[in-house]
Order: sequence, then C-alpha cells, then structure tokens
Amino acid sequence: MFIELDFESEDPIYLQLTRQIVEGIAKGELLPGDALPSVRSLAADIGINLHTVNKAYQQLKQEGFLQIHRQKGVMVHPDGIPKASETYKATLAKNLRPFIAESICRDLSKEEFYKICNQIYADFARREK
Amino acid sequence: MFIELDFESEDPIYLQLTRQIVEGIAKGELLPGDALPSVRSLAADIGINLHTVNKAYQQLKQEGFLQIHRQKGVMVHPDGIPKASETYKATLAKNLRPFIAESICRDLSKEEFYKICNQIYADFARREK
DNA sequence: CTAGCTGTTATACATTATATATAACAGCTA
DNA sequence: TAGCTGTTATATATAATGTATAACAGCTAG
Repeated sequence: MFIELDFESEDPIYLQLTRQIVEGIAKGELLPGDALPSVRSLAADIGINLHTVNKAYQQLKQEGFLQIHRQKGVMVHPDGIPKASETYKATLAKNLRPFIAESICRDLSKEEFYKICNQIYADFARREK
Repeated sequence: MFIELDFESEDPIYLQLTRQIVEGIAKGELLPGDALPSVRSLAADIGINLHTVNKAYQQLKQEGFLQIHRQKGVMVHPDGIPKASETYKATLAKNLRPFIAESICRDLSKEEFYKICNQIYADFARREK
C-alpha cells in the first residue's frame, strides 16, 4: 500500500487516507485478512499524527471495511466488505446527484459521463485478480 | 425555485444552496437570463444570513453559472453555462473515483452503478423541455 | 517478569471553515 | 430622496481538523 497525501488539498487528511485504503481494497492490493500498519507506525511513516490515522481507521471500521483488535492490530475485515445495501445505494444516489446535475448543465452527455466512469472502472479492473 | 435546506446535514448550507441552484438549472427550471432573488431577500426567505447566500452566489459566479451585476442583481448566465472542459472532466473523474472504488468493494456491479445513475438522469430528463 | 508493542482515552492547543450579526459604501432607479 | 442592488469590513461563536503529550490495559517476545 502506497499512501500519497496532498497536504495542500482542501480534503482533510483523514479522508484522503480512508479513500486510499478503500482504493487499495478495490484494486485487490489489500485482501480480507491483510494486516494494516499500526496507527503509530503509519502516522510516523507519512508524517502525521496518530489520532489522524486513528480517525480514518475508526471510520473504516464503522463502515465495515476494517476489523480492529485492541492488541492484535488492524486488518481488512476477514469476512470481506459488507455488500451494497439499499441504504448504501440510496446514499450513493444522493452523493452522485450533484455531479450529474452539473454535468447536465455543462452539456456533458450521459454517454460521455459513462465514458469517464468506464475509464475509472478500467483503472481498477486492470489490477484485480 | 424551491430551496429546501437541511440544517442538520453535515453539508454546509452554502453548498446545499449551490447544489440546489445547479439542480434547478439542470432541470430547466432556471433558464439562462432568469433572475435570481437578491442576496438579502433569499436570505430572509430561507432564514439564513445574507453572507451565506452571497458565498453560494460567488462560487456559482466563479464556476460560470451565474452573472452578477452590482446593481441589476443576479441571473443565470445569459450566455449559458460553460461547456465541460477537459479540466472539468479530469476533476469530475477525480471526484467520482472514491464512489466507484467503494462500490467495487461492496460488490456493486458496474451495471447496478449505471442503473442508479440512469435513475438520476431520468429524474432530470423528466422535467427538461 | 520485564520491555515493547497494540488500540484507546483524555486533555490541551492552534488553525481553519462555517455561519451569524451589524454597519457602511457606491451606484442605479423610481 | 428613498429604496433597492452587490460589496466590503469588522466582530463573534461554533465546529471541524490536526497536532502534541500523556497515560492506560492487554497481549507477547525475550
């Protein structure tokens, strides 16, 4: 797992961290059961505070991505990531809505929008087993 | 234009405002040249501060959605909204990426993802002329 | 048993983002 | 002149973000 943070970004560090971990799982670089660095070592590695790492881990635990044992450490949830629920789909729709609205305003066709999505999907598929 | 704000939401008010205006344009409820309420009247209408409205208007002006005249007031840009540039597409891709990554993790197929997008598109197309 | 590693909790602090409250200004119009 | 624009300035309050220390409980390797 390579973590690359942009400290100039408006996106908070802990959010960038959660996203990169989720990307790692999506790419298959991180598999269920795989261990993640301890909050202290990861924080030291990327030069941030351990609480910032902890916040990211806690959020991913809450969402079912990670399993955390007080002594064993952190791992990608060994049972796999929870499948998309109806609630998740509804939230996803709510989140995607503004992007689609703006695309429509800017005359970006649905096909072009899907083309962009396809490229993203391709980027993840490339590295899946 | 109906503005509905959720004061309990984590999303800041000014962002909810910008999104609803963009949605209004996407739906065709707001057409190029259409006047928008003054910062004061809109603020009074929805019970928020005029600076919050102004922040939303300024951001939409910056992005080319609105035209603002110091005395005439605010309107949807009469020349229409700037078409999707390559920069915009790149930003869009960067923004969509985390959602697609999480969807993949949660075993949501590309087809199901597009189905959700289609429903959103349908929701906008319903009201277009 | 001790040393060292886990995550966790608590406290404190600084900075920034968000939102509100007032006030004033310049320019246009009725 | 009165009243409407957007704009600017100042002040304040609250929450979010990030850092800095410190301490705790529980496990494990030496």
